[in-house]
Amino acid sequence: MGRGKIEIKLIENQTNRQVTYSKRRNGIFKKAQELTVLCDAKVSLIMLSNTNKMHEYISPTTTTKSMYDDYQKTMGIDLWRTHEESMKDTLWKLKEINNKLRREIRQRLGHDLNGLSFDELASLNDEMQSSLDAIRQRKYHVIKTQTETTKKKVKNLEQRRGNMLHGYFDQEAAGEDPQYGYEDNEGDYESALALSNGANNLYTFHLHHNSDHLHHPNLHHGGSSLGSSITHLHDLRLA
Amino acid sequence: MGRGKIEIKLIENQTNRQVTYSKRRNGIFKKAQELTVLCDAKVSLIMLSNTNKMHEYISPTTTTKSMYDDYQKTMGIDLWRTHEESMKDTLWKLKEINNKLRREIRQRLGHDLNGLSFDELASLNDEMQSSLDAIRQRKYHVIKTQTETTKKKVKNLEQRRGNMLHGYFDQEAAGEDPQYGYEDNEGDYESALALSNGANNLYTFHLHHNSDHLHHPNLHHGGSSLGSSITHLHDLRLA
DNA sequence: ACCTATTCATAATG
DNA sequence: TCATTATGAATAGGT
Repeated sequence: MGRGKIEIKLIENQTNRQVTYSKRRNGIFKKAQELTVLCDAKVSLIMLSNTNKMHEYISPTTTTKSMYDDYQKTMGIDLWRTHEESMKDTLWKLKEINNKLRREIRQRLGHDLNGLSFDELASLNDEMQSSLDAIRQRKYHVIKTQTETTKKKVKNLEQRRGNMLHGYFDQEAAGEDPQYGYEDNEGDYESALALSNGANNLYTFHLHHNSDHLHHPNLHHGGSSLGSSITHLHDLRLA
Repeated sequence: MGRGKIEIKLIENQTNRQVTYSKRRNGIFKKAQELTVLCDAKVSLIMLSNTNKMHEYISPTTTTKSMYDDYQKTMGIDLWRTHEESMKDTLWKLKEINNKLRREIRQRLGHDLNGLSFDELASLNDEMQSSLDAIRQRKYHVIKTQTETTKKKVKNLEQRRGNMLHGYFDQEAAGEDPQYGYEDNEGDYESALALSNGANNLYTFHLHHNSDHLHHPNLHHGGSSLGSSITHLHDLRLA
């Protein structure tokens, strides 16, 4: 089709080759388009010229990605389909783990206890009791350390003030402010503790519906789950 | 090019459409092949018929995967790269959430308390105390219910036995087994509780190194995390 | 599946 | 790169 028959072999002349490429490329595209319309087919056509220019045709009823996904599905089990699948699996497992962790926390908050047997409840009880002891101990340690640090600071400041007074007003300093002197305040942290107990809501937990925006394409799972959050770990769930 | 001109619109007749698809498909394949030879081009051509049959042409000098990889590289940063990337992001977020949930649990177990301020410790303490109350209450409820159920069953059996004795040995039954009669055992669950406290390890938590087999390709994160598991939720981490 | 009249793509040329 | 046109390839419809 043309002024003469041509042999199907590489066109040596660079220019002719380029021209032929252009013409025939458009011809193929046109035919691809006609095919999609006439036969309700889907075509994905990618062409790369010898000058590394790329052109593509894709049927309007689909996308290149979709075509390629179909291709992979059809043409063998995998390629890197497997990779994506295993990623989905991992994702799904992580979601399940998350739910279980949340359930565990909820139980530690005293909710959702209905599913637990007496023995389980008793163990949980014991364990929480000893955990509570550890936390209480730590709390006392912190306030004690803090109190002692404050006391030291005060003592230090007092000493410096005393030195100043001593240096500048040798006589007058003698009878001043005995309450800033050394004094055993060992019990202080108890009252500090009482004050701060219930003073803040850092550990307030909120209950939410799990809106579950993250769907697994194959395995759907119903049910809602509740999440808990510490203020400094705001909203652990995915939005 | 045929016995008559045809309009480019869907061929309604199913058979004709199928025939035309076949003919034109081969025509396009032939032209694709000619193009690769004449112009030293690379072509990837995937076609999906109306009836979901797939056919492809690929230039002998390349592969379909390679063509689509090139396509992606050329046609912008992404395509379904975005899909994979967003999946990775999601995966990464889920991992972080997991770690935070585990940290929360560890703190509720009395570990890893060093990062918490006194106020946080105090709140945690309070909260756990009230959770513990709830659990204890539930525990008592369970054992109480259980005890009462048992008692009712015993009573029921006794009654039936009594009826039997009454029916068959009218006289002899009179002085038998007074300890199975009505009797207030309200305190029983206290001792049952004492017995079962510490009797099992259902709520024993184990500490593990997070072997972290799940890697994020781009964002690596160091550090190990500890996991806790309830026996009926064995090994929440990914292996 | 084959045939063939006809249409269409395109090689060569300007 | 664009337009023209002679040529032959592709194919619609019929068998």
